[in-house]
This record gives sequence, C-alpha cells and structure tokens, in this order.
Amino acid sequence: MAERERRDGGRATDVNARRVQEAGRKPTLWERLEAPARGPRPALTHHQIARVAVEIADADGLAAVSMRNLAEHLGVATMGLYRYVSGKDDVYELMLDAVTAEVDLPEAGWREVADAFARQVRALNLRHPWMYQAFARVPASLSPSSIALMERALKSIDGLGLDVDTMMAIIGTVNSYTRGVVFAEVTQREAMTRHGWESDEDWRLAELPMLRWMLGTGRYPVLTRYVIEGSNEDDADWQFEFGLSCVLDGIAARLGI
Amino acid sequence: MAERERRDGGRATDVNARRVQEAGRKPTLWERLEAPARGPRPALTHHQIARVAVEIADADGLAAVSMRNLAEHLGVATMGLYRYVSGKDDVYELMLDAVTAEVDLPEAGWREVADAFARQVRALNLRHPWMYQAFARVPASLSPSSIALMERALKSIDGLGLDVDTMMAIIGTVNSYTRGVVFAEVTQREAMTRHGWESDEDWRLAELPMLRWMLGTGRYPVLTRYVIEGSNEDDADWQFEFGLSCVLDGIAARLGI
DNA sequence: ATCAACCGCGTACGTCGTACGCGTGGCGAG
DNA sequence: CTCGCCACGCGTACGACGTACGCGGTTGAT
Repeated sequence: MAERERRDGGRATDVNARRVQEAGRKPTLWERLEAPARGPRPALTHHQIARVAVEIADADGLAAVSMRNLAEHLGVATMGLYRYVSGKDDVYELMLDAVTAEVDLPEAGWREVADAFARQVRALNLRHPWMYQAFARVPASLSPSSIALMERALKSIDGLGLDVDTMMAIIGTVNSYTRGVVFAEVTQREAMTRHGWESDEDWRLAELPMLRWMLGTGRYPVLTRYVIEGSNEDDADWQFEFGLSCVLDGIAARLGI
Repeated sequence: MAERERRDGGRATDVNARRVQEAGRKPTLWERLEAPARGPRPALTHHQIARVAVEIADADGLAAVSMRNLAEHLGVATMGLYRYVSGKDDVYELMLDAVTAEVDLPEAGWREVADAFARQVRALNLRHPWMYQAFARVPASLSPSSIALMERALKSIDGLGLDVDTMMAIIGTVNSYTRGVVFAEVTQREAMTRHGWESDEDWRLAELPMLRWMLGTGRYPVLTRYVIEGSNEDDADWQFEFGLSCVLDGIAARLGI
C-alpha cells in the first residue's frame, strides 16, 4: 500500500495531482474518467472494457475475467489495460456500474416502484450471477448508475411527508432484503453447477446422507417434518414473493402509507 | 474438474467408496469427518484447523488464510492439510460452521426468537467480517451448526398452525434481510479500512468530489437533499432496527400472529 | 512377525495480479 | 516544418496462490 502511494505520488504531475494534495487521497475511478486523456490516443473506451468484461463473466464466470484474458479479448497487451484502470478492482467497478444501468424503474407510487426495484435487481443478479462476487471485492462505492438508481427510488417516496433518513431507510430495507435473497439463490445455483447437479433432484440426492443422518439423530424434529412434508420444492420464486410482500406490508404499516 | 473426479475415483477403496458408487458423487466434508481415521495417527483435529483459521481471518482478513499460512500456524507442512480437508473450500466450510455455532437462540415466542436471530447473526458477521467472503466461495451447504440453528429457529414458529413451507419462508425472509444488511455494512466497513479512512468523516471527504459533481448536475434533487438534510450520519444500528421492525411487522400481519 | 497396500507430504507447475523500468511516440521550441 | 526531450505505455519478471503428482514410511491383515 505504501508502494502504491509512492508510485502515485511520483506521477503527481497531471490534473489530479492537485486534488490528491488537497484531500490527501488518490482519485476515484470516476474522477479519472473525466480527466482529459494524456499521451498517445487511447485505443479503448471504458465502456468497451466493461462490456467485454461482462460478456466474459456471463459466459465463463468472474474467475475468467483475469487481466490477461480480458486484455486478450480486447486485443491489447495485458499491461495496456492499466492505462485505463488502476487495477482489477476498477474493472469490477466498471462491470457493476455497466449492468446496474440495466435496471429501469417505472414512474409510479412508492410500493409499485419498490416492488419493481426488488424484482429487477433480483432478475439482474440471476442474469449476471457474478455480481455478488464482484460486490464482495470492491467497496460498495458510489457509481453513476447506482446514484441514478437510488435517485429514482428515492423520488418515488418523496413528498409523502417523510424525512430523508426514513426514506433512505426504506430503500435500504428493500435493497437489503433483495440482496440477501439473491445472494442465497445465486450461491445455491452455483453450488449446483459446480458439483454438476442439474436439478433439485440431484441436490436432494447429494444431501441425502446428511439428511439421513439428521433424521437418524432425532434431534431435529421440525426440520425432519419439513424434509418430509415440504410440498413446494424449494420454489425460489414463491419464497421471494412471500418475503417481499412481508417487507412491503411492514413498511406500509409502520409509516401509515 | 474431470481431473478431480479421476483422482477421487482412484482412491475409491475406503469406507466412502460404496456411498460414492451408490450415488455417483464424492462424499461431503461432514461425511468424511465421521469416517474412521486411516493411516498414521492424525496430528490435528478439524476443530483445531477451524479455530486457527478463524483466528487468522479475524486478525488479518480472509486473504491471509492461505493453505501455506494456515499450515505454518498449525505447525504442519502445507500439503499435510490435505489430509484433513480436500481443498480450500473445505477450510471455509469448517470456519463457517465453527463461528455459526456461536449463535445461541433463546427459548421464546417466534418474534422474540426471530429478533434475536437477526441481531445475533448481524453481530456475528460484524465480529467476523470475512464471513460473507467465505460464503461467496463455498456452496451454502448444510453444516451441523447451520442445521442446528435452523431447527432452533423453526421450533419457535412450530405449533402456530402454519405449514412447514410457510415456516421455512419466514425464516428465509428474516435471514435474507439480515444477510443483506450485513453484506452492505461489512462491505462499507472494509472499504473504509482498505482506503485508510477511520471515520465516516473521512469517507464523506473522499466521496466529496463525487457528491459535488452529483449536486452540480442538478439531476439528483432528492439525493442532494439527503446529503444536506440527512441527520443521522449513516447510523447503521438505526437502519438495521428500522428494517427489522418492518420485516417482523409484515410477517406478523400477513400471518395474523 | 511379515509384507504389501495405501496414504501423507515434499516438490513442482500453471496461474494470478501487478511492480518495475526501457523504448518509443507526442508535443513545444526554433 | 523539424528536431529533441521527456513522460508514459507496455513487455518482462516476480512473488504468491491453490493443488496435481508420486515416492517413502506407516499401518492393518495374515
């Protein structure tokens, strides 16, 4: 880390230098994006990098998005990428920002918007199962798309007489619930593909010895009943809908709206 | 992957072999734990491995839990670890199972238990900030501790006339919300330490240019008001309590309990 | 007691992210 | 328009990672 600071300090001759000295920190990716390009004319745009990286991750998983592989797909040298990004984390940020832009909320009342928000974020994460992994590696910093999304969501609950903190807490609650659901869903789905199981049936088969042991001990009567009586076979959609209704109902009740 | 299958197949002469042939899959970590130890007397227990790994992760982050480092702390050779675990993922599973055992739910009504569940899981994740990273790498498989925890939670809502699927959905909703909150909190906290910021003030300072740009565009009026009027400075506890109340209220209302 | 099988661990490989510093290409002065 | 210099992009190289492979020592059956 001291290494990096030293290096950035050594290059402190460009537009960002003054800002760094001002605040004693290194500039954000999004700040650097606005800075005019120095040196030879750039061969790539950040948008291209993000698009190709997303394609790779969608096809082969986030692990396939290595600097080498990404550079190869873009037709540039590996270290050439460092002209546009300061490291792997920046690539992740670009990717997350790019896909976040896919969410498009309707103009409607708060509940309808919150509902759409949850459904779309869930769909987005199922479409790009690598998202949660990327989130786990980069700071959940503000990006243009996330700011725009948050504004759209906030606007739908503005003007109901709530203070801004409560408004933000509502968004945060829906967001947290959604992310939690998605995290569990994607994780399980990936576990299944990783082990080569293709249906819930395979999963049940694989966990069978564990379940048999569980049943055998007799220490888990309710769980046992769930295994035996459970009708909907881990219907993820149903569970998501159920929880979302609860969350929205709770918000509505608490605020009298 | 084919490589691993071939290798496991080559060793298919022990107790687990028959099970593997039965189901056509490799045995779980927890199954292997029950198998009698073959070969030289083991120098370690899985409990020791888990404890030391957790200590390393708590102190230096999950990245510090490399097979080499872990083996060194345990006083064994690097590859000696593969006697007890089949790979890095098994280490993560052991770690998660070990800390999950720290949760201890009270004997009480469903709402009290759900409340305790959420609070304790959150505290657990804040105490072990690496948990979500570990979850992101291993399948969310059944482990002894997670089974026991689930049973305790289920028991508290048993006998209220609900079918098992609804009961499980309730647990899942609370769990999802909690995980989502924790994910956001820990991520932000880690981003702060990574960048060397020590207070929310530093964070605000760092994001200031981004905020200034945001305010400058005029495209985000509500978000701007939040930045200006927001009183509680990202009070994580308050936001968590708010959302949890909403979730529990929603569940209670929906089920009439 | 003996032997053979078999498992644990040392060595080594391919991969990762990226620090370093040379050669080159872009720009200001003449 | 030309030339020179300097900074910057990118090729090389490094340390660290997870773990495949296969020999030598230990253990269980006879």
